[in-house]
Amino acid sequence: MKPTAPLQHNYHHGDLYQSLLLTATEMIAEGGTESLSMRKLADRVGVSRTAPYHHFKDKNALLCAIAEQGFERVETLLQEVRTSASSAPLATTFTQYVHTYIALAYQHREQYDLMFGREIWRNGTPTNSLLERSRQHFKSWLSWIEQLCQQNVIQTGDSVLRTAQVYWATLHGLCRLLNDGIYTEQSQLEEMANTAVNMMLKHQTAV
Amino acid sequence: MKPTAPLQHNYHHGDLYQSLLLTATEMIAEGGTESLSMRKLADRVGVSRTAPYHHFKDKNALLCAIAEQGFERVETLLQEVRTSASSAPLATTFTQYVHTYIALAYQHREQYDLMFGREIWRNGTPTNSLLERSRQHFKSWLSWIEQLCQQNVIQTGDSVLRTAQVYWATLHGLCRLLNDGIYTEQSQLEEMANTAVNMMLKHQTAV
DNA sequence: GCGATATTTTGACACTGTCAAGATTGATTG
DNA sequence: CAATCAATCTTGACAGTGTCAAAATATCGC
Repeated sequence: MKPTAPLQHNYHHGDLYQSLLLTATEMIAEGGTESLSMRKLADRVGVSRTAPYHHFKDKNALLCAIAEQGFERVETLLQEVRTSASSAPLATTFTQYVHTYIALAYQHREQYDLMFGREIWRNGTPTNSLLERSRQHFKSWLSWIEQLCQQNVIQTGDSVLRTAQVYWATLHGLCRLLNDGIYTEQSQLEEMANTAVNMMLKHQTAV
Repeated sequence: MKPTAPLQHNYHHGDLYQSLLLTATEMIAEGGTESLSMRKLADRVGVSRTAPYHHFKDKNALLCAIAEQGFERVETLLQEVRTSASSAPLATTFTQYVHTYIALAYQHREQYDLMFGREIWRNGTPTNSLLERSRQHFKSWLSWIEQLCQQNVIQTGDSVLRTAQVYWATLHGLCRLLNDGIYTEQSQLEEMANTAVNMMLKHQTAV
């Protein structure tokens, strides 16, 4: 049986799982994935080196759990934007989402890197749980793009799937450039986001 | 004085610098940056652990050198495409470049990751030489986009700079998704590239 | 209280990047 | 040609990493 009462302190440390997840996220936010070592993490939480291995099979598994929380956040954002601003024109809502998405990716850049970086997806192996959640999020995105196409906010001769992929690639590309410190200027961010939106919502410029 | 005759074998090994660069590139192509360790590299070349440190200050310096060669390749590609196909319509040339760029990024994916990855630009520090070459390449790209805008192949209400940045971000985003194994299907590649081009060359679809 | 089970610890191993000091080699100069 | 000097390479060492095996400890069901 899994731990059924995670609130009260159980066993020695008292919900070590959550502690690990939390401080690991902190450490990543501070200095990136590379500055997170299992040993330092254990140290900081106050347990011995190998204690974490009873809650996470791997360092990989730990990273996947953190990435997963990132996907949860983005998914929440998408749902909120989509539902809350139901009165505003769809194009405006879309624009707002793009800006928020990029801002969020920048705000939690290290976690963002983890979500889409090679550390998990190429070197490591994504957890089933992570796989599922990321796929689910892309489905949400796809469904939104589909709606925007149907309502002619997006006009494209290509399939909805390809459009969704390329649009998200654009968004992701911008975030990467920013996060990887290639376009270091954060001041240019807003303008770049707008340019991207203009490129996507063609008919907006054609009116 | 710097070594003046790099062709003939000098000192013990005989052009260890080139040997290191070459086999390091090989090793990266095989298993990524992570599979390249200074010690294994030295082993494979046939020298002792610390021998490479007389030719590259750091592991970082070595990686920068490899990344730099990648930029050389991409720069060459751009120049070639731009000059060789001077008779064809500009839009066609651009489309061709996009496809070739993505194919190249996929073919040398590990090196591509190095060129734009956090390993150098965030964790490490780019060599001055690398900095210069990468900037120079972006200037080439910018100049091309400028030309395409002037000749109305690209129609945008935004500044040329922003357009160049966002367009390249799109390209880069696609490459990342591919290389990071997020859109694993390589078969979708051609279609996605076309969709991206359609998005960029708006007036093509408006005819 | 007892035994089973979950949790944590200690010890160990193979690996990593890289610094310091010494050994070797090649080129240069007298 | 011999001696000097600098470039090049090697060996030894250190702190750090992820993680496995075995031993120690705590908690829970009975």
